[in-house]
Amino acid sequence: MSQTVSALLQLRDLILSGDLAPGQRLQELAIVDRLGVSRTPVRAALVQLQEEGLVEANPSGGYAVRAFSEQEVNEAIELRGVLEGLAARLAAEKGVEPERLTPLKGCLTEIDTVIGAARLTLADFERYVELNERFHHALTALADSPMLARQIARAYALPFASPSGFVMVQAIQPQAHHILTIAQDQHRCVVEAIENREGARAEMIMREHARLARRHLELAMHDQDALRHVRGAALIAPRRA
Amino acid sequence: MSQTVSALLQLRDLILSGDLAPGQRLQELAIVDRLGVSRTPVRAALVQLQEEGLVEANPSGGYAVRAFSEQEVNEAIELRGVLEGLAARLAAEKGVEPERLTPLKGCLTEIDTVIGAARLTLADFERYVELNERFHHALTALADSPMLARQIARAYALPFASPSGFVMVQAIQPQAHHILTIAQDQHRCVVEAIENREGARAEMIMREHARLARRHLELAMHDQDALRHVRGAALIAPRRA
DNA sequence: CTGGGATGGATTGTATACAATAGCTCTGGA
DNA sequence: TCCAGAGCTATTGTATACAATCCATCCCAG
Repeated sequence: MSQTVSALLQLRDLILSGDLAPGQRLQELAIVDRLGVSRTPVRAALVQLQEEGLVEANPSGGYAVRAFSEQEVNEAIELRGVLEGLAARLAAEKGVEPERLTPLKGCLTEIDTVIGAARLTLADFERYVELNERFHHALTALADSPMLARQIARAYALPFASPSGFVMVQAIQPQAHHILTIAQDQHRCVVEAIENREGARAEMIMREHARLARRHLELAMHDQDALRHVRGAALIAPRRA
Repeated sequence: MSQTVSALLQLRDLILSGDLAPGQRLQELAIVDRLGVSRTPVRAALVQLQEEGLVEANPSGGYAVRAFSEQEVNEAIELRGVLEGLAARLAAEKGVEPERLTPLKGCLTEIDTVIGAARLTLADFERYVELNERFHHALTALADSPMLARQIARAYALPFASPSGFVMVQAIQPQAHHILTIAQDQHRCVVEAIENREGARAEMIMREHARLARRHLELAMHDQDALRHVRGAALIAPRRA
């Protein structure tokens, strides 16, 4: 693995974990000391993080950790929903061979098994997150559009905008089962819509699916404990009281 | 202006003008000779161009100019329409103060004047492009979402996906007046929709508006002469006969 | 004659030295 | 006491030297 990639991964992790606070200036030499690579790959990583949106360039040079308002998080989620909606619609409109839907249906079955349990363990939630991400990636791939896939991947770069961003919040909240059941039904419906070439329906379902995450955000903003389970939550500015 | 920015602008220009052919490997030292800046800013510029999508990284190191299939261009335009549609919908749903619509209406009036002429000169088309871009930027700004604005700016980075990408094609085609009239009507309708807080309508108009560009692409792909007026057309792979 | 491996050149990846600049502090004057 | 300016320091921007790696060519063996 190259030093640049190493620096990128480590820096991203430091930012998302909250070790580097929002607004904090990122001094190159300090990062060099911390990561043990030279300035060149650190700078390269910073440029990429800026593109990802986790870091912003100071007009007079240097970078700072980006802070996100609650509204921006909402917009990021809405944007993700719109892009996934586009992918679902494109897939439905052009039609996909039945065998390409098999892996998606496999995800559905496995998720059924996970959320079928009477009481969900933390491991169950982690398994759900894994399956959920597999489902969303497979869905994106159905559109056969590398350009769109890339744009969606960019949206996922903000972890609180990604499909599983707020799932772990539910692990400590009573409505958990409820919400996962609803999400899973949307998964099932969107596959059906694509199968039947119902483009507009597929698009709307994915948009609504993303709005589940907005509801989670709303719940989590009232619950500091829940927010701790959300990767990157440290970047979200707390509500003004 | 920094060396990095200078390198970025020059390289982007070389790629879009076709001086660097699609698929061509970009050797850093060759670029250094050509641009007169050292490798460091050249490398920084290449990373940014990769994010813009004009250049792709070779798995074993180095970069090459990206080539686009006609289908990818279509997808890029569709994507732009979806994003602008989202911006228009958000603006309509939250409502915008009447005075913020004034600059947009100003654009409408000016465009009316330009396309009102019996016969359009090349200067008229250039003026149209300028006003059209002003209109689209102002519309994007109405959504009050820097996150979305940035995503739309990224879509515009591929010039053939930007709102004025194919306008100049019309300068040498007979349907010109026709198409500009239609586009301008869509401009007018979307402002009206936002004014009336008709979110769904505003969104659909912007999507359809983008599809005008897809039609232009279709026309231009048959006409090498027309393609020469499209910035970045050199990156579009010609149709297989 | 063909295939595989080794060697050399070309090219990218990394580190670091140097230059430029921005921001801060300290001093002097009003 | 407060403001302005100059100088210094800390930090980023740039160039370049060095290391690693990849690719191509050539030679030798089967």
